[in-house]
Amino acid sequence: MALRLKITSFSLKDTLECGQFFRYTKVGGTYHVQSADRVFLLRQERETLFYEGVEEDFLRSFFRLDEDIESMLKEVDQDPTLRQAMERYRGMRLIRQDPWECLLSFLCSSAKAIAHIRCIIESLCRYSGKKIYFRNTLGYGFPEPHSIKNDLQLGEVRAGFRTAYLVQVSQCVDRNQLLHLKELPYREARQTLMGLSGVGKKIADCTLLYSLDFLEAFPIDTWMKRGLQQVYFGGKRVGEKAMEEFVANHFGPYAGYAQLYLFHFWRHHPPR
DNA sequence: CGTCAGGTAGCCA
DNA sequence: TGGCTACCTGAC
Repeated sequence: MALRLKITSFSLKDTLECGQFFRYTKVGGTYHVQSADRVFLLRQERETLFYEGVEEDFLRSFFRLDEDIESMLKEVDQDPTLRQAMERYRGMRLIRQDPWECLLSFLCSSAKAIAHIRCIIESLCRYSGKKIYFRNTLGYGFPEPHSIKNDLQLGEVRAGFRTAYLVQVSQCVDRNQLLHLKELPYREARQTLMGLSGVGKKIADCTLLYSLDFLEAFPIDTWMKRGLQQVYFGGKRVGEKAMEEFVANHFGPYAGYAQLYLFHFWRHHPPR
């Protein structure tokens, strides 16, 4: 890989592997990454990112390199648990994913372990995505809405009850509509996504945070629920509403970054 | 074999 | 709002 980029405060490993993104495989020290219809290679050595098959501008946007992450993290680092997580995974960044791929990926995620989510997404791409040749390997693009036609066709994907969600969402969403959500206030964008079949708060927030630049979105899944309850509520059961209010007040406009770090942290160091 | 996994929809108090 | 359950599938 001849092309390189100097990056300070960046961890490729944590950024790709923290669960916000699914389409990568690690071969030796190199990550084979697929996003929308791109296939490219990445490798990091200290503060240098080596890359191939993709332009620098794309990487700047994808990894949000022009964003001053240090100063955003300062906003939330009064919190001791969060500070610990940020030290442990320094350089982990939010990825700005393709909105369509992001929405459908998380639509596949309900009640599944990460390994199997990746499995489903991979077969979805293999089955309905276009072939992309890169060097001497074959990759797949993420299928466009019109390529995802019906349950029957998706049988191979083995997505279970999620199949109906994939089909219905594919029939009533187009890419421009998704991008348009960026113009709306957070609450409205979230409500709009939640109008889609199979999309509740969690998946809506994942889509808003990981692909549509809503940094105040804070996806709450079972890990987060457990962690928040344990650390901030003394282990007592908390209502959904109380938890959401706490999160908004406590973590503020960059709550999404806090979520990224806390989720990764609690996955590896489960509370309780 | 039973249970459970990064959720959601539908139904009920 | 809060609490419950079924839902496909694959892995322990």
